[in-house]
Amino acid sequence: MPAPTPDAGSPTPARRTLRLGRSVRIERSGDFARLRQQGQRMALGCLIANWQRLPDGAQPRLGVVTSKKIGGAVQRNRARRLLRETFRRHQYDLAQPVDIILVARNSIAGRTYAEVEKDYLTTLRRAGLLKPT
RNA sequence: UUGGAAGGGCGGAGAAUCGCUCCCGGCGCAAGCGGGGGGAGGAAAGUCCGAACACCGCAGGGCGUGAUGCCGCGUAACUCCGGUUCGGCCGGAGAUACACGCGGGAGGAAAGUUGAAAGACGUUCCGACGGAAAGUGCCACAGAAAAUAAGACCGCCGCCGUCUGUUUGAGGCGGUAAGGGUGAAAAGGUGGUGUAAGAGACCACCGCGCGAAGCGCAAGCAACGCGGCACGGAAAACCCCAUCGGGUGCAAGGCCAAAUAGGAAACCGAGGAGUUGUCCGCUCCGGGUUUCGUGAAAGCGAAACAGGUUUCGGGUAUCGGUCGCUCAGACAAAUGAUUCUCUCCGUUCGCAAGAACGCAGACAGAAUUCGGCUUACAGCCCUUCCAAAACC
RNA sequence: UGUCCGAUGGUGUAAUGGUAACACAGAGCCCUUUGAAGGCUUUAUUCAUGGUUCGAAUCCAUGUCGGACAA
Repeated sequence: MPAPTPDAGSPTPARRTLRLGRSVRIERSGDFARLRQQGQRMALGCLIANWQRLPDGAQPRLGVVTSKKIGGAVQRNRARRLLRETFRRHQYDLAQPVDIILVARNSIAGRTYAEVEKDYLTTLRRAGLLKPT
């Protein structure tokens, strides 16, 4: 498997599942507005990230924005699923719990999972949100 | 076999790991955990039509406005009835299509055949197709004239009459729509008789109009008879006639258990509000002040006469019967990610077997439901027809 | 998801069914010592395809693209 497994190399005491349930989603319009206006922002490659750090022990949450500029419903669904998948795979690699919003850009059309994952990890590393390995 | 046209169909399969969403059991105070099952399309799209369904203090009338307009047949969700093993089950019936599909008939176009021509005939394609003898308006430019059977520019003909040797010619008065020219269109066509020249003035054929035996369920076709010809085009101009339509669309002037509450009381006051184009009519009781009180989310609407599947039968194929199964459903919105195997297709290499490469590679993602139309689409399959080549 | 609008040169707008007009901009030429201003010329398959009509930017149908509103 070319994509590094989150558990690989870092033995965790308890086996943590890679679930991504409904409680992990940011659903309120107010949360979106707060993160977009007050959160930190970084654009790289095919995505834009807005985030706010949360206190330790909190549940990290994810919101995804795919505008009509990306394309039709097929392209937007694909972009949202890829971004959610990258967050799900790496949700335990975060150094600190955050509320994060990932905005897809036009260049995400046609990208594979590996390319999107690379952009996501680079963004997190530059933002200092990734655990040191 | 190859190519083309028309019509119809399909739109990869299997598996592993990690996930998402819905339903049903189990455990748990709860968060949740674990088990079983379901989970995008032929167009889900565009929103171009129609319908269901729901609501709007009722839908009744007038005016306005919109849609539709040849004939026949067929068809959905839906509604109703009966039975019931109560299952969203079985059987039957009805309706709406001025959505649409199929077939036919007027009409039009193209090339062809025939004919001296007008026209006729069959083929192919199109075919939004009531009324232009109810009314109003329009038909640019060109042309003499563009719609009261009008119109005399060039012509043709007759008469008068001037000049002159005579005719021609100039001029005047009349007749004439055969010819020229303009135009999309010039007021029946062709041929003849006739005439000063002409003219349906008369005749033959054709066309046209009216009637009509007969044929056809019907639209309609039409032998035959009558009429000398009347009715230019356009209603996808206004309009007239007939039929239909109340409005709003699940993001609804929709519903919503329990708790809270929607409200209750008093006074003032004589009209107010609604009916969503407007008026009449109709319906409701409202409005202001004071006092107590006066949140939002979630949920319902909303998922099944469909569909897929096992097996049987015939068929080239689409298909038909039968058995058992219940089978997408959210609301910042599930149906995904990665990997392996097989198969289809394409390219390259190879005599071939086969190998390598190409992300199973096109258009595209359900949002109340149903039917239709239109648009997009890699590749493949089936039927029919046409053309070419080879073989018998 | 539903409802509703619009499309004319590069831009902004006009146009009874009858030669697509105006302004600005662009290019070229004239004028001028040069420039500005001015003058002349040029720049359009009226979103596409069909249909009605003698004739379509206009009327009708379908599609394409763009936009607005409703939580």
